[in-house]
Parts: sequence; C-alpha cells; structure tokens
Amino acid sequence: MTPLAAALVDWYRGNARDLPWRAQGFGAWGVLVSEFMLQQTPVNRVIPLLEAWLVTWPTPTALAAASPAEAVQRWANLGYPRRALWLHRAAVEIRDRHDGVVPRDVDALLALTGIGDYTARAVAVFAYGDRHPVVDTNTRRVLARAVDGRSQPGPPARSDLDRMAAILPEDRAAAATVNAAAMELGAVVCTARTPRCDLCPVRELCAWRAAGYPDTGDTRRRQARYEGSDRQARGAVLAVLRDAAPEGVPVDAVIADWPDAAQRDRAIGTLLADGLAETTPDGLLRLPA
DNA sequence: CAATCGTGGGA
DNA sequence: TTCCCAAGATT
Repeated sequence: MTPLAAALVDWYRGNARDLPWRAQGFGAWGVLVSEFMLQQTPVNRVIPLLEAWLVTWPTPTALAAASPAEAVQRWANLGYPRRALWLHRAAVEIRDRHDGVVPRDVDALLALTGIGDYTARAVAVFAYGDRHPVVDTNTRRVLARAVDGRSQPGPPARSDLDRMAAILPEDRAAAATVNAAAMELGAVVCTARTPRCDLCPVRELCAWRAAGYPDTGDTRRRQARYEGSDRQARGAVLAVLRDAAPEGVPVDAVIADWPDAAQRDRAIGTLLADGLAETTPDGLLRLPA
C-alpha cells in the first residue's frame, strides 16, 4: 500500500463518523438513496429525510409503485428536486430491468437515470464492496493538496479516476476503506476553507504543506447569485406545489405576487419542461402524478 | 464544455 | 451583509 493510502486507512479506523449508510446491512438501496440525496446536499440535512424515505419506500419496487409527485413531495427541502424525479425513474428502471435489485455492475449503474461517475462507483464500492476508484469533490481536494501541492483542486476530469485507482490497494475491502477515508478526510479535516492541518494524519507527506501552503490560484467558478434568480423562482413555485393539495393550484394563483411576472412564467415553464410539474385540463398546476 | 439546477448554515 | 460551499448529473 502506498504511504498515503496506509495513513488514510489508519486514521479512518479511529475517526470515521458513525453515519447511517455505513452501518452493516444498510443495504444497496439505502446506499443508493443516500448517494442521490448527498449530491450537493450536506450530510446533516440528509440524515433525517433519508431515514424517513426508507421507512416509506424500503425497496426500489416500493418507490417505483409510488407517483413521481409523492417522491418530489417527500424530497421536501433537500434542494435540486430533479434528483427526486431521477431517483424515482431509477427505481422504475431497477424494477423493470433488474428485477428490483440494485445492480452491482458499474456500467449498469451508470445507465440508470441520475447516476454518474461518482454515484455509480460509490454504490458498487460501498454497497457491494467491489474495487473501483470513487472520486468526489473531497477526494479531489485531498489529492490536489497532498499529492499536487495545490490549494484547491482543478476542474473535475476523467483522469481523476485513474489517479485514485493508482493509490488503491489490491485487496477489495482495503480499497473500499481508502476510498471512504479520502472522502472523510476531505469532509472533516482537509476542508475547502480553513483546513485543520494541525490534526491531519497525512501532513508529514502532504505536498501542499511541504510547499508552505501556497495559494496556487485554483479558482472554481463562482455560483450565480441565488437571490432574484430563476432558481429561486422555481423553488418558490415548487414549495407551493409541495404544500398544496394533490389536485393542484390554479396556475394564475401560484406565487401570483412574485415581483417579476416574466420570471414567474419562465419558472413554471421550465418546471413543466423538466417534468417537475404538470397542468390539468381545468387549469391547475400540480406535481407530476 | 460551460451553464444550470435549491436550500440553508457558517465564516 | 454578502459570499462561500455542500458525497454531482445533465444538457
């Protein structure tokens, strides 16, 4: 094992957080749902909703039997509600193409709606114990600092997978631990802002530290302002639909007092196009039944 | 490939 | 207050 991998594993054994999806027997479906919810949403906000979700829909087939509306409604305020729609579609695909069993093969996972390079490998590794590189933003930051001596990672690249694969031990279980440990270190120690290098288990072999913590100028694209954005308008529309009766709300009554009428119409239009809302013959707007 | 897509908490 | 950022995926 490389020194970096060995140090990560040693640290992880004594410092891993006790997260629900790490429990023995949590199941591939639970892992898959957790990974969908964790896409861009913080751990602490995911946990309670994940547990409620799995009580209602303990299997892919159970979720597939529900309506998309129920899925989007139960997604509540996790954000990026398209993920709820995609998770529901993935459940239907699992029922129809995989006999209701979450696939283990990475290519089969990649073929499911809403699953990309990260989530496919996360499920194969953390749910099934197979040996693949799992690379998320935490891992990319750890590699950028410890190996490249940079202050922040560059843009995501397919080569990230090869770089991670290069430090994985041969043993499957050990490889899975290295994957989890790199993510965990990035999440709790090697954080984007104010990293806690004083208690970092790999500081002695960290290239960024050796270089004196230079600011290497890796600047990520700034997120667009949320206040006044189309996303805010979409969020407001969807919040109304989530809280409304299933039959829906008169289209003209939805956020009727929105400051920008054109933006309001645009928000409803794109939500319809995305399949996150639909209209009824009698002019109601509702979640997709 | 760069833009888009929610929501909330902390610096 | 404002800005940053959080286990990404899709088009």
